[in-house]
Amino acid sequence: MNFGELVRKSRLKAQSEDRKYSLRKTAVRVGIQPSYLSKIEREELPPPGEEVICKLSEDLGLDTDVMLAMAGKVSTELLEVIRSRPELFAKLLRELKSAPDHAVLKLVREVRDGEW
Amino acid sequence: MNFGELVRKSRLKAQSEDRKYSLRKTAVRVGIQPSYLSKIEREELPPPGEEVICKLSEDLGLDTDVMLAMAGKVSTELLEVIRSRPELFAKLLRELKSAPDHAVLKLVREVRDGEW
DNA sequence: TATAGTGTGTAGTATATACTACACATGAAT
DNA sequence: ATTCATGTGTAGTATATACTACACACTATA
Repeated sequence: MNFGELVRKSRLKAQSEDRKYSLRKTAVRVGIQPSYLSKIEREELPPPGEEVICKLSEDLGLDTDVMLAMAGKVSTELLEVIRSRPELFAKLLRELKSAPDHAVLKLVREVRDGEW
Repeated sequence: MNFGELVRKSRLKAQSEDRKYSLRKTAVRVGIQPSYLSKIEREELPPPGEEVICKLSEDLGLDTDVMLAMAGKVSTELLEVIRSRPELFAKLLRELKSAPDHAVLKLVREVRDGEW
């Protein structure tokens, strides 16, 4: 499943229950031209920029980080986190690159329970 | 200290001990025009692309991740890590955003000692 | 049967990114 | 005194990114 397909699929599903999810109305809410959204959904054009992806995924109730990833991007907010302490986070991410999901999740929980 | 200044400072220091670190020779090794490196060092132009930053930081013995960060970038290798599991790493990074260095380092060590 | 709404086709534009090619002036080396 | 190497100035180019504006044909609605 690519970016455009996922947007179309999600939007059509939403549209089947609420007319406000027509391509045109969705495009207007998101702040882009309908023709542009049309082309995005049919992969005639590459995914849009970060801001549009954010609005779109929020509008359709999709995970923004996942949508950005499907578009080949990473949120500038997360980039900022890395750039603020590049050595530290570069090291961590490289270590975690091949760690299984549950191991990473364990860390997330550990940090959440604030042990410092 | 900005990107250009750091490059110049490091290069001049190296040059004082080895003539091969002249602006021209360094530029040739890195594969760019001397005039371009000159402009980068004097911040007349913004930092170069990732590939040039990598070659440059290796040539000058600087940390690539730090150099990329100073250039407002993050290595595509690390981006790939995040994009491969966006929900997971987004969560982790947001949790760690305001964690102190030693707490993050503790995690790095923990992971390095492979506990999964 | 108007008209309102739907998705799509065509033909662009604006801005940023990442550089190149070559000439020039100054100082160091031979 | 000449050549050689140094850093810099000028004037561009190529490519990618992120869209807009408007017209068209078809479908559903009133």
